Amino acid sequence: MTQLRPVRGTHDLLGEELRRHRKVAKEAQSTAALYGFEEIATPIFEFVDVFKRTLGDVSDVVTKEMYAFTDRGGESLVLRPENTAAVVRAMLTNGLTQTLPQKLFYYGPMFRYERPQKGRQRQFHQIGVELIGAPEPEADIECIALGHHILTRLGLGDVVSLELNTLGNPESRKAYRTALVSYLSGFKDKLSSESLERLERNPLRILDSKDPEDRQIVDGAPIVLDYLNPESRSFFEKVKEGLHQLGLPYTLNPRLVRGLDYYNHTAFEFVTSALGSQGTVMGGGRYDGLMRVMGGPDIPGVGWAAGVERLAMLLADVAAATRPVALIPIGERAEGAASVVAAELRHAGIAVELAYKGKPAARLKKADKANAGIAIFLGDDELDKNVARLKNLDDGVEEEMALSQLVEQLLARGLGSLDRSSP
RNA sequence: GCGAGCGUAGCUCAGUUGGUUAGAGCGCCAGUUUGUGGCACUGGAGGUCGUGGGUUCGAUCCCCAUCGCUCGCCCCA
Repeated sequence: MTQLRPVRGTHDLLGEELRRHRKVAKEAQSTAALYGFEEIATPIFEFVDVFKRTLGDVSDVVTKEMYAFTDRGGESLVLRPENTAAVVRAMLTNGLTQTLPQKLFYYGPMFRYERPQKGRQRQFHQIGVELIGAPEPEADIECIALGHHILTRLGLGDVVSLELNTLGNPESRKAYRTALVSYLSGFKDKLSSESLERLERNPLRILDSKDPEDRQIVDGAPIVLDYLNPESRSFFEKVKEGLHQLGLPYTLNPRLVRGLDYYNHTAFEFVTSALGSQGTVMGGGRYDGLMRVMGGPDIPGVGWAAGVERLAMLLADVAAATRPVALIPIGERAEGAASVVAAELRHAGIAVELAYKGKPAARLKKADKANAGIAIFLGDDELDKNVARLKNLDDGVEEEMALSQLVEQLLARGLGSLDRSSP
């Protein structure tokens, strides 16, 4: 019994939940394609350095959340905690830096060793995009627009809102950091213990502390916007203007920061209040410094990642894919004939539910449970005449149909067809 | 790593102020005579009452421990 449970923080995906999950991944992939993003699939584990070098020593993702292990060859490996670094690694590995910009979409599992709670698991899934090799603010705008487009197609346009901030270029970010630390240092006796620690490691993080007292202090803190140099300011203005032109509403949130070190300029999140304390559903920004940190050329990038489970939780139920056709043989002679007919229908692309045993009544019950739209009776009477008896399971109306007409007629009516999902 | 709540059938939950064979609804299986479902009726399967220990004549119920789940903090998608 204790052996037969999933590992903490992992879940089996099935039924309704899996359908929602799949819908998120599918809509995201096809929408991304409209923007010219092509899918890339990288391994789910990498050498530990791929993440250690990029995420920085201050990030919790590295210091305590990585699923790291040594394989039999003595290599230090890690189940990927996020995918941006892996995608960038793949670009360098495959020489994609020669053809820029690269627009890449991904979907897959990520792993972080943390305490599970609502909207947080140890194995979870992300969709994400990386637009690499474009320093222009237009790239940021396109990424955000794509994210918004996906959320809208998922029916979450009203559930989720966009928050926007900038960290400025490295020079501005540094200047702001200095100012912030100097301000916060005046409150050392009042800050929460967590924030005191962050003051050393990652002071920007204090800005989004949930501690009430921290928030009061933060309310009086200097804000990034006042420390932007002309270049950073102009970049941010262009991003905002672009969003405005596209009619994408956003809220400026000067306390919005990114956890990871290599971010600069644009930072954004799509958030919701419907998920408890894990409100961020999609987060991203610009990471111009990343490629170089990884030992590659100085190539800028921008992108985002979104939690599939979080999005799936927000989705309304997704209908089961197809209503099959139920084939019901009556009598021994019909059993054989039915499996031949079933094969014929299936090869024509029609989903067929074929019970293995039971009286007609029992098989009809099974047909109901399989959500069949129509039942096809095949008995001696019918076989003698080369016909089948069709029964519409919604209104009970029956009709006789020549066996030779079956495929054509079912297709014409869209019955059992996989490409037509019923409501 | 820290804090809080919760663990009784596949699911949602009753229950005993400690006392014979632990219940309901839903779901599942079968039947209600000959080749027709959804409804109804009847019957059935399914529980070491999370696990281990303690108190007691007796524990699912009280106590302790442990494991697990959930939610929150940290952090993040």
